Formats: sequence, C-alpha cells, structure tokens
Amino acid sequence: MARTAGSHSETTGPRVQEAALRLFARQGFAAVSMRQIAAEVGVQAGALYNYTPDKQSLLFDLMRGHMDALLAERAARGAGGDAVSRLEEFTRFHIRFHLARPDAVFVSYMELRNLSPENFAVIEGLRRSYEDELEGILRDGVAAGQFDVADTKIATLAVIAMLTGVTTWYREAGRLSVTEVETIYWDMVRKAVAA
Amino acid sequence: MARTAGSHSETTGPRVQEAALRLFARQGFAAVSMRQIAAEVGVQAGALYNYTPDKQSLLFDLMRGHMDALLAERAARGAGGDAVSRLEEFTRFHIRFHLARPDAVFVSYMELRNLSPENFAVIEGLRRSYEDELEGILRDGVAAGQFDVADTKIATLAVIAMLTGVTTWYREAGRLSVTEVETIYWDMVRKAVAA
DNA sequence: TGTTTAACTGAACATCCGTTCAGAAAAAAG
DNA sequence: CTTTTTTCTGAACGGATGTTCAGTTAAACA
Repeated sequence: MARTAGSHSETTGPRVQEAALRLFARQGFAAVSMRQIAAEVGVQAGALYNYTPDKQSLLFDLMRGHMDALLAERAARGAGGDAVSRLEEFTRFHIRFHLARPDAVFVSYMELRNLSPENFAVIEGLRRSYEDELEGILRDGVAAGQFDVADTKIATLAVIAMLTGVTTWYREAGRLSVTEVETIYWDMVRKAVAA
Repeated sequence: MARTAGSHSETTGPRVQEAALRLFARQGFAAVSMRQIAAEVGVQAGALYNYTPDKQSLLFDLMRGHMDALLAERAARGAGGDAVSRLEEFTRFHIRFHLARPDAVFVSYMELRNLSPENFAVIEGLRRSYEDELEGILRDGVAAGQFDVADTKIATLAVIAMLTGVTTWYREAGRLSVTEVETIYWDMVRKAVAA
C-alpha cells in the first residue's frame, strides 16, 4: 500500500519542517531519528527524502529560515530616530520576535555545533550582521554622548545574551504580557548603557 | 590481551570524566558514543562500566559536580557588606568561575534536556538555589533604596543570562584579561539595577 | 476514458549504538 | 614465590541509525 488518501506534496513539505523543528527543539538534533520525524508526519521514513536531501539539510534549512526571517523583519522596521529610540525599538523587537518562536530560537542557539563547517559559516554570517546592527546603534549613541559603554562589541553581546535569555523562562500562561516583559527589559538595557 | 602495562583505576576514573566532558561539550551528549569516550581514554568501551553504571550517570555526575563546585566556591566567599558590594562580588565571581571551566558550563546549560526527569530535578534545584542568592542581593538593595528593578526575579535571570553569555565569546588568547572583562560587565550590571 | 506523473510504502543496506560478560593479565597481598 | 583481587579485553547481544530504491497507488492530465 502506498500513498494513502489525502496526501499531498504541498501539505507534507511544511509538515516535515514543523515536525523536525518541534522534535529538534525538544530532544536535540542528534537524538531525533528520521523515523521519528516521519511518524510525527504520518509517513514512512523514506518519504522524507522527497523534501530534504538529508538530515543535515533539514537542520540547516530550519536555521537559515529563522535567521532570514529575523533579518527580514528587522529590515522592514524603519530605523529612524536617535540612538536611544532605535535601541528601544531593537530591544522590543528582539524580545517580541524571539518569544513568538521559542522552538526556532532554541534550535538555532543549541544546534550550531551540529552544522557542517560550511553551513555553520553561513549561519554565523547572518548572526553577525544582526549583531552588527545593534553595535551600530551603540556606537552612534556613544558618539552622540547618549551612551557610555567601555566596549561596544562586548556591550552588544551582553545585551543580546540578556534579551535572548527571556526565552528560557517566559511562558504565555504566565503573569506578564509580552509588552510588559519588553518594558522591564528595556528599562534594564537603557540604564546599562546610559551615559 | 587484557590490562596493558601502566593502567590504574586511580588515573582511569578521572580520565573518563575528562574525556566525557570534553566530548560532550564539543559534540553534544547524544552525538558522543561510549566507544568514542573509551578511545579518548585509550581503553575498550566495556572498561568504562567500571567507572559509571551507564551513559546517563556520566552526564549527571558531570553536571552535579559542576553545580556542587559552583555552590561550594560561592559559599566559601564571605558575603559581607551592603547590597552593592555583594552584587559586585557576585558578578566578578560568576564571570571568573564560568570562564575557568568553559566545557562544564557548556554541558550544564545545553544538556539539561538529556537528563532523566529525576536527575533534571536535582540539577534544577541546585541552579535555583544559586539564583536565589542573587535575587536576595537584589531584594536587599531594593529595600535599602540602592537598586531599582521592576521585578527582582526577572532581573536575576536577566543578569545571569548576560553574565553567562561571556563564555560564548571570551578566548584566553584575546585582548582582554578576565579582570578587565569582570570590570566591563560589572559596570553594566551596576547601572542596569541602579536606583 | 486511459495515460502519465508525483507521492509514498516497505524492505533492505551496512553500520553503529549502549550494555553485558567470560576470560585474560597485571598488580597487590600473603 | 603463590594466591587473590582489580582492571581490562574482545566478542557478542538485540536493536536503532541514515539512506536507497524497486514497486505500488492516487492524483493530474489528455
């Protein structure tokens, strides 16, 4: 028996990606088998190879998709105003974006070492360009006398680490809304780099 | 042929732990095989079971050892002074301790999901008690009017995330000494929670 | 309608996995 | 020296792994 009723390429493809993302986030890339992903989709393992050349590409495509979405949404926001308002925009955007896709964030931060060297270089480059935007804001603020940080590169990484950490504890059912969380973190970021 | 010359329990035991820690940090728990660890030690896979009941215990023992060392060294420091000086001590200690054991930090933060539920609960409890100490400092500072944070629990997690993030970029061969890094982070932490 | 095409099955491939254990050999004890 | 004990080997266990592929079936097309 092959190809049971109601199966279509257009729905199976995305479902493979969704199942892989969810499983990779919960168990880790190396601990998830192709048969497990296939079972989640409701298909035999061999059928997955209609949608991905191999397991490694499945991971890479998820990560690149996440980074592309991050940079695309970021580029869509207007970057006007002075350094302080741009930093607030960046802070709120980062929290909102990351809290909306906890699985993709988890996979993108935890599975870097499971990428092949070439794939790793691609993801690393995308991440770098995101960090560079924040560092540019900090540098502008320092030049304008609005910020005071000893080292803009370190401050960039410190701020991003602090903001991304929100994904480890935030739960939708919790007592705080995303906007409230944004405001609490913005308060700390603003003071941390203030002149 | 068995038991080649120069093999001793006293040296093999620690060597198993060291090899496991290094490999888990570089490849991840699930991606490392017992045969790989054994090869690193220079022994056959079966011999590992003289030193650990199973692979899961190997991971758990590494994590518990790390957390025990963290709490023990923390307890050894005198916790005198006002909230500001205690926070500075905590900040500098956290950075120094974590930069000294990058592999253990990496494993302890990345492999939590590979612990059995019971083992996870143990590690989580230890981590919680470490976080509680920082939250206590923040609460005291708020009560004394020295700090101003909207939510001490969130501020605790934000500060720890920021500080632990240092392990992702710091390299011993880099341009900054550990003490310089401590000072840069302390400057940001101090301002972030300041009244 | 019949024919083509895309999607999927089910079995197979070689290889690796964690773990066990009888037996061998070196070190320690007497 | 001989005996005991500890440490390790080497083979084996059942099962899981990623990936391939000939064959089957449902959908799309003519």
